[in-house]
Amino acid sequence: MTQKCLNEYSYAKTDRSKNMTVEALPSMQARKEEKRAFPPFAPKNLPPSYFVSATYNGKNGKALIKLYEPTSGQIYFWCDNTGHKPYCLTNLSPYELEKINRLVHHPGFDRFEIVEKVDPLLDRKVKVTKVMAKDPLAIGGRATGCIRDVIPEDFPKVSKTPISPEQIKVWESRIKYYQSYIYDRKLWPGMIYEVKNGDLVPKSLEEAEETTQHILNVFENATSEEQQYVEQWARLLEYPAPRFRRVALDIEVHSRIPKRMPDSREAAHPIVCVSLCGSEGQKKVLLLKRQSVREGTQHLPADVNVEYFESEEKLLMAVFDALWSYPFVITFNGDDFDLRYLAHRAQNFGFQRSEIPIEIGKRVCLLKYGVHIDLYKFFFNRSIQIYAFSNRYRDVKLDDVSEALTGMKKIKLEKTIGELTYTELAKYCFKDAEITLKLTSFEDDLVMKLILVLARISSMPMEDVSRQGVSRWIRNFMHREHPRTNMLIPNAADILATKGKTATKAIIKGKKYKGAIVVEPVPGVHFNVAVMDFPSLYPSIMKVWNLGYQSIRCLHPECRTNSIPDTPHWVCTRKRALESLLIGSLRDLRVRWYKPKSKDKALQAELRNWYKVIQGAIKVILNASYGVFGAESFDLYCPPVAEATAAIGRHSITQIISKAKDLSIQVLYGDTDSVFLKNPSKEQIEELAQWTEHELKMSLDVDKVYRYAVFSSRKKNYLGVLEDGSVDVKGLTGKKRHIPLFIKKAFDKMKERLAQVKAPADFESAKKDIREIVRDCYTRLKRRQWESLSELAFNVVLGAAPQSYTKTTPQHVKAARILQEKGKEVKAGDLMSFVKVVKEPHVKPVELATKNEIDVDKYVAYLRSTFDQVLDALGLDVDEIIGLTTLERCM
DNA sequence: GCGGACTGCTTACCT
DNA sequence: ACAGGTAAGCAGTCCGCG
Repeated sequence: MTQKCLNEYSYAKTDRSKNMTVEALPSMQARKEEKRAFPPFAPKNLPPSYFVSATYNGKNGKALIKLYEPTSGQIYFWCDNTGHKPYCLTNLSPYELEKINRLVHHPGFDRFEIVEKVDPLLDRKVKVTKVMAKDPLAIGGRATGCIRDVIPEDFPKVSKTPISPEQIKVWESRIKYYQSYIYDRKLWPGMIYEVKNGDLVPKSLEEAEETTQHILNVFENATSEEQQYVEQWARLLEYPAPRFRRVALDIEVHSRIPKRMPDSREAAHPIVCVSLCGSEGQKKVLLLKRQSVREGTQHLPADVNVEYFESEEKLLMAVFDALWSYPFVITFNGDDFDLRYLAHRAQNFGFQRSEIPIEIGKRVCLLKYGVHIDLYKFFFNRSIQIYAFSNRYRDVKLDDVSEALTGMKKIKLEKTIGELTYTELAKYCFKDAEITLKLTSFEDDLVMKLILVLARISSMPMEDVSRQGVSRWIRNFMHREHPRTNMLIPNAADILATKGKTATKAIIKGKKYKGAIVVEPVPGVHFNVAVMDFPSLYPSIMKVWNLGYQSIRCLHPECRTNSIPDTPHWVCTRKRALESLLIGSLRDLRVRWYKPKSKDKALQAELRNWYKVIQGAIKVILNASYGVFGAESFDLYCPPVAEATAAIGRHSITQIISKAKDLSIQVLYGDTDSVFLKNPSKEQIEELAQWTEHELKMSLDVDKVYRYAVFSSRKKNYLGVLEDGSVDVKGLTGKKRHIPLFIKKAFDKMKERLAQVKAPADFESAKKDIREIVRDCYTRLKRRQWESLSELAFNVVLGAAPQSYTKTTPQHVKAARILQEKGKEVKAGDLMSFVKVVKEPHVKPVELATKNEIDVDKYVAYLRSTFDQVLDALGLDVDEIIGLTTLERCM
């Protein structure tokens, strides 16, 4: 694509009758030639474009789809032309509904229609009334008097026969309008469409279709029902991704009260700098001219274009030009800060609504033209953090995330924004925009592709999928399948009422049901340990056992004998559950196609990378697919499904362990879906795998082989050295991120030493070295020889605001309160760094402490317990190691 | 008044 | 706003102790 300058596109907007005009802007000349109409409706025929977003267009009362045309890098709007209307469904007849005055006289009411649907909880056809409305807010959304509330409220009053509100059902009244539009029209967000003669039609790509058919061949043994789902997923995942033309934006505000984040709803302080960093190399810094600010001596990269503005209004206009023209705008916390501030600031200046390219929501800020991705929301997502980026970043701050993922660091400021020279400010601000863009471009646009793939899987607009959690993604692809198969989307309360609660007792107080099994480890050092596990155990169980809210405790008497071990539940034998099919096919696709392809060296790097993105996205979904059924907030919440899944998991691993014993393989340890086998032969492994395949209908693979593993008697605590010398540390205190660096360093030294051990005989000299490491750490503590106090700091996250700890006052809260007294702002989520001191209350924030007040003995005790977890198994005694030193010192 | 046994709270981890 | 299970350290409580 050709280089595009920031202001290439504009829109025909109404000029404001202010003292300044749009023409006054220097970049206006370029824009005059090519003005785009706003709204940018798609022409009668539009070349292939990506469905990136959907919304409701209040102006014409229609669903609006945003299409991204990658060749021109522009967004086109397409409005529904099929007459689709917002609606809800109810079990009352039109005759009965006619009696409800507040319904039929509702200004938004349109008409009734009788439709036949399948009620998934009754498993039979039912006749329901579709109540259609002129706009989505009439169905629900307004505080009072909306259709979905009026029906159960008023009908009992007008009914001749007594009826309670509980007997009156309303379905699908809480589905967002554009989502039900997507489901009903069978549209696929993230996929490619054309506009032909004004109609939106899917674009078929030969290559992707061929691969889809090829994948289907891999699944030739699956049932035809399963194949349908495999095909649907494969097509969604095989279609290519476009290049995303985008700009990252960052603003700086000058407030007289430094330290404090300016309030983006008041927008009381001037915006002094805005940086824009585009994907095609555009680099721009917009600075506000202010009195007594010096130019400065810093220099920016030569390709950065710096522009000065006489007034903030002109600066805002220039920024808005970019927001009217870029199809994708990337921010870090733009929902709460940058875009919100820009919009409110413009309002304060008297800009008209139509001049502001930002739609201000309660929690989000969207764009009228393009798609706004707020990376803070995306990286904050726990599933993304843990499963897509394997916990590589800890704090969800621009600096932390970018350093961990891209190696780029923010510029450290020694002064406040107000004290910076123009060039210092520009350099600082531009760096943030550059980093923000980099977060979407590293590893071949990984993040953009991930969002696209998740949009396809979940049938959601890119804005929504990047902001919402995994349970919404899962809910939406499950919801999607209901209208597709003419089923009603059930209400959460009805699922709970018909399927009931759980029956097992959890080990942990306050939990709803019993979870997984953890096998008591065999303490000691073991050589040649094979770890076998079930790949995606819970999704496999859901597939093999046909689990879903519909199939669990179904109504058919003959299914009652098909019981689930260790529970009073049974599962349907007559009909496959949606969830079983959806999750099962997705799991199989990942295991049998995407995982191997993502490692296949025969593929081109680019394609292999695409497969990596896909298998990563599927992994995130699969990891949560069982848990959601046990989460009250999930719309298809069904505790017996979650309970049954866990119960079958326990049953499966228990059977494996007993089979291993039959084959005289010693099981050293196991957790949920894995067994650690001591020195098994190839034949033994093979037999166990075959038995599992045959008896449990699930695969059991060798996940890894440890040269040796070290177990203490604690569960979820071990250390294993792989054949290549890399070390797995699980659960040991030495790897926990809150412990002082001083102790962690010694632990890492020990880890390195253990990696060198190849055979049992090597342990003698390793043990000697480890004694030395521990002893050295101990004497340095005793002699107060540390590099800096921060090495001794414990780093603990404040889970809540300091005031809300009422039951106990943990040490990190004590430290937080000390800081608060000093006038420092401390919020939930902040990381507290504190050291242990002799005097009450025994803790001090690290920045306030001095060397001599450190309580060395507390640190020695910590050192002791940290090392004990490993040394215990090696036959070393920490007390003895430390004791020796004391003796030596006496001599 | 003080220390040990106990429970509960909190965080960080494992699957 | 995916789940339950485990470890560790500390805070707070109860009880015995001439």
